[in-house]
Amino acid sequence: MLFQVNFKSGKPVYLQLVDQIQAAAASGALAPGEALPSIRPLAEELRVNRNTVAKAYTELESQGVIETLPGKGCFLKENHSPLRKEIRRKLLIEEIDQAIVKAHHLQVPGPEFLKLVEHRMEALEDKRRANEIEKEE
Amino acid sequence: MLFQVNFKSGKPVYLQLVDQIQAAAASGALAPGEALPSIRPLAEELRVNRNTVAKAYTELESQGVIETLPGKGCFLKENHSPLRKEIRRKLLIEEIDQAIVKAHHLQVPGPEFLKLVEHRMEALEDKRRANEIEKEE
DNA sequence: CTCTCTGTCATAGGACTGTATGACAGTTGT
DNA sequence: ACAACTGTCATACAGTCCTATGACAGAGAG
Repeated sequence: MLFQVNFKSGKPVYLQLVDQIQAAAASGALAPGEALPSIRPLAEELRVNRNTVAKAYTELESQGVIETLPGKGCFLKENHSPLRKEIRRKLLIEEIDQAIVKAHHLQVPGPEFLKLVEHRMEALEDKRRANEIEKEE
Repeated sequence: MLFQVNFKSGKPVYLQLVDQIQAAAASGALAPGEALPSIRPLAEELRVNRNTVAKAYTELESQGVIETLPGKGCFLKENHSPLRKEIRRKLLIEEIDQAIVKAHHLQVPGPEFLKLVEHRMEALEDKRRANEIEKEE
């Protein structure tokens, strides 16, 4: 498992970790029941404070993604699989609702909003592909 | 023109004002060239500091929504109408992109994302209607 | 000019947030 | 029991954000 953080991104380091671990859990790169890297070694490897990693793990536990046994370590929740989809939905719905509320405030009609969403999905997908190609060079 | 702020909402007061004025401008409740309430009286009416209103106006000016003439007052930009739609798009796209990026991080496939968006639009619309009815009682 | 209106800037207080340090408690293997 | 590992908590420091206060400068009416 390889994580990495970016200090200059403006986004808090502990949240970067949360995102990456969420993604790893969602994609199956981390198996249910599997142990996560323990706090101190991971912190050292990332050149980050122990408590920064600890905060990320705390956040993940409150989200029900991992389970932490003091003295033993942190593990991906066993029965995480059936909940996984629901958790992703919940996280995503928060973002989606924000966008819809904004559209309402700006008096953008529903159909136009939907069209805009589809348009941006294509645009971002193209951008992502361009980045992939760039990486290969 | 009636604005109102909520101190307990967690959202900064000056941003609440920005949203409300953006909405008023987008809906045409504020006509192009029309003067906005001047800072001090509005601040007094809202029981808010002068500089809080000033900060909202500064933000709106940097977004190109209003024009401020020191010593005279603040006005909705004259040639704002043709740009209005573009500005709304830009503001909305920021929110939409965040949601799409989140979906990608959570490995939610495009079609499912779109379905979720449609579902939430209905849900929020229902909620809005319920609030309307509640208000009428 | 003077008075009063307009917005602006410098500054500071208070709250919150992200990170860092040290001492602590539970678990495991020797 | 001891040592080496695990996560946890209290605390503190720094930076940022929002708001507040006071002094300032331009515009227009008298």
